[in-house]
Amino acid sequence: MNERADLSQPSFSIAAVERDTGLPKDTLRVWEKRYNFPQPGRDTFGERIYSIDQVEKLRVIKRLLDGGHRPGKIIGLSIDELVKLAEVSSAGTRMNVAPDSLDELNGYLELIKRHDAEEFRQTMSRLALTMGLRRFVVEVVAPLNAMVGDAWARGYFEIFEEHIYTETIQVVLRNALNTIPSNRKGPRVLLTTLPNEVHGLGLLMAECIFSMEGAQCVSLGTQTPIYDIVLAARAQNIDIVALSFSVIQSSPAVLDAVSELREKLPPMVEIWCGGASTALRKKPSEDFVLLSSLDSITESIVDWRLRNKFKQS
Amino acid sequence: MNERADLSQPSFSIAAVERDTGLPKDTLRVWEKRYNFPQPGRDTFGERIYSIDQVEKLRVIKRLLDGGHRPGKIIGLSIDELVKLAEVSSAGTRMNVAPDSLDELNGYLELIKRHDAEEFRQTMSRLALTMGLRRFVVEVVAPLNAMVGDAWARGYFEIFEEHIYTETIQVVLRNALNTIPSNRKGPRVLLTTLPNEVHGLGLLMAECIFSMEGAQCVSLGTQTPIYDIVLAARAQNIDIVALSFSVIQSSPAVLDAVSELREKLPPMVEIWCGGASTALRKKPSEDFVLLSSLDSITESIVDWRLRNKFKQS
DNA sequence: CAAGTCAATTTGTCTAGGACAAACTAAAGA
DNA sequence: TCTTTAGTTTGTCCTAGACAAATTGACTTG
Repeated sequence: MNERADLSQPSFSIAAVERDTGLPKDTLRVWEKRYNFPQPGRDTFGERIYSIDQVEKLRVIKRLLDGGHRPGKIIGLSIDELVKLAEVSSAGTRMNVAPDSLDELNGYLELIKRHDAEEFRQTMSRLALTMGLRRFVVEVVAPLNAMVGDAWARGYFEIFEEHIYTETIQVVLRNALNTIPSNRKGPRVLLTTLPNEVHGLGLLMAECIFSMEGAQCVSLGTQTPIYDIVLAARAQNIDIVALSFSVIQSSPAVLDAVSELREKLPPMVEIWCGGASTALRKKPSEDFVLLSSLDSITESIVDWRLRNKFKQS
Repeated sequence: MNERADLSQPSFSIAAVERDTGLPKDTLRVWEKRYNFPQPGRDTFGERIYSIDQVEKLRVIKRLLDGGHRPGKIIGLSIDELVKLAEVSSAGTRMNVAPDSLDELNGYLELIKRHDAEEFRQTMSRLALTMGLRRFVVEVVAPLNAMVGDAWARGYFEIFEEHIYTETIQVVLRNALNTIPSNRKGPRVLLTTLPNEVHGLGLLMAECIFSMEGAQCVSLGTQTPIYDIVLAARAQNIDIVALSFSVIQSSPAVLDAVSELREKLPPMVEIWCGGASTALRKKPSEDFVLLSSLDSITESIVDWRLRNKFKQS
């Protein structure tokens, strides 16, 4: 609890670093031995104290790790080299955005950077209305998410700016969702994330698309244990379980969890997985339907309707 | 990742138990030595495997711990005794609800238990409209929260049912918030929780009350690092930082964190703390204003207005 | 009788070093 | 070019011990 006891020389306990970076204590200790980084100082009781620089470097490293890099290869690099690497790695994510709209998107981020939260909110609301919710989600929110993640990893965005972004988008999307009339005919879709996944924005985006395709959405929010997903699917008479994965996850853990879920779920219930995670894309699997982009939700729903005509009561 | 490999005999790794109960691995290991509970089995590799019963008992214990009980005193009790204790301890929370409305509230919970999520949502929306948002929040949502927490600790609610509850209330409250016109005159309030606190419903309830009192709310969502609260307060020109605490927190950690925040924040910016946490109520502190109930938000705002007339631009 | 002080006890979290399976890489073979 | 195999990397678990911070309870004082 004693991190940043002093603004001029903030320092972090190992627990604080775990909280702020997502790297478990055990990992931090073993890195120290193996790679000689981070080398924290010690307080009077012999306990590790990490500097703000170390924490920031760890954050960038964590992000690169999530993107598929390996610790041994990158941990020795300087912070500048890491940041450069992060830019290169993330370039792929933005590829599907037309270069001219990139300027526009950057303009929106500038609103946050200028701390004009109210203006940002209004701009987003207006866009959602003028573009239509679908295009807004696919062409604005999705790329903005990636850009915000980058900006944060590069130290251009503070955490609180990311929070304001997330909160604002959430308000706009939920507001839009409210305007979509519910429908008693479409497939019943359960939306959630697995227990390690805390990011809920992807889920909300998916819910928007699903709802517009006439699905009946039941959202459980984030972090539902596998067993509870099974229970919920039964209780809510669900046709499709939709899971969202951010970059954060290690491949095998994700695939394991999904196949475990597949095992416990009745065969009639389909599992659809989407999100930025690279793990999903490694091997095609029989266990689930891969939603490679937000657009593919639409296609998959059309497909589902064809396969399940009899259900359209 | 391998918890519950089999539905008939689910078992949990130590990491899974940490995730599901909130008790750190270190604590689990040291309890095993000190109190002989839990005594997990071992797999082929000598690693601990916890049974579902152990996990459920741990969950109830965690809840009692949060309520102020001490591990040494309760860890030896049977699950039934623990549950009884939980009922007694939580009785206080519900005291401020008239006995006849208790039946009504229980009726709402039954809707969830019957898995009639849609009906529950509509009932809540209707209540919010007919009672008015303020009374709805204070007289329905607040006690329901406590009851859901209890029901879960006692094993009457599954996790997914709690998720559905939380998600539904969130939708209703956010929807209601949208209808409140924003106001350029009231105090600027920053709402968030400290990094260990994941519960966001309390925050949303507070935001409803604040907004209805004409405050200008900026929500950062949950888990904002102290330093970022300071940055955000400066960037957003904030008058009041409002923090929400659920039961989960240990006393000194909370008070420490708040006084740290007090130190770093400009003196003009006030800190208001609310929530179920017992820690806040221990000692009166100069560092923050205690919001002992949702109602006291209103009083505190009136008070603030008197003290800051010049600001009412 | 309330309030403060001090010692004893309880409790969580840190330390150290070691182990090992699972994940990944790269070289050899089909 | 694809699969198999051996080698390396990496995260997470293990034991055992230490100790500060938090709490309790007995004692003293106003």
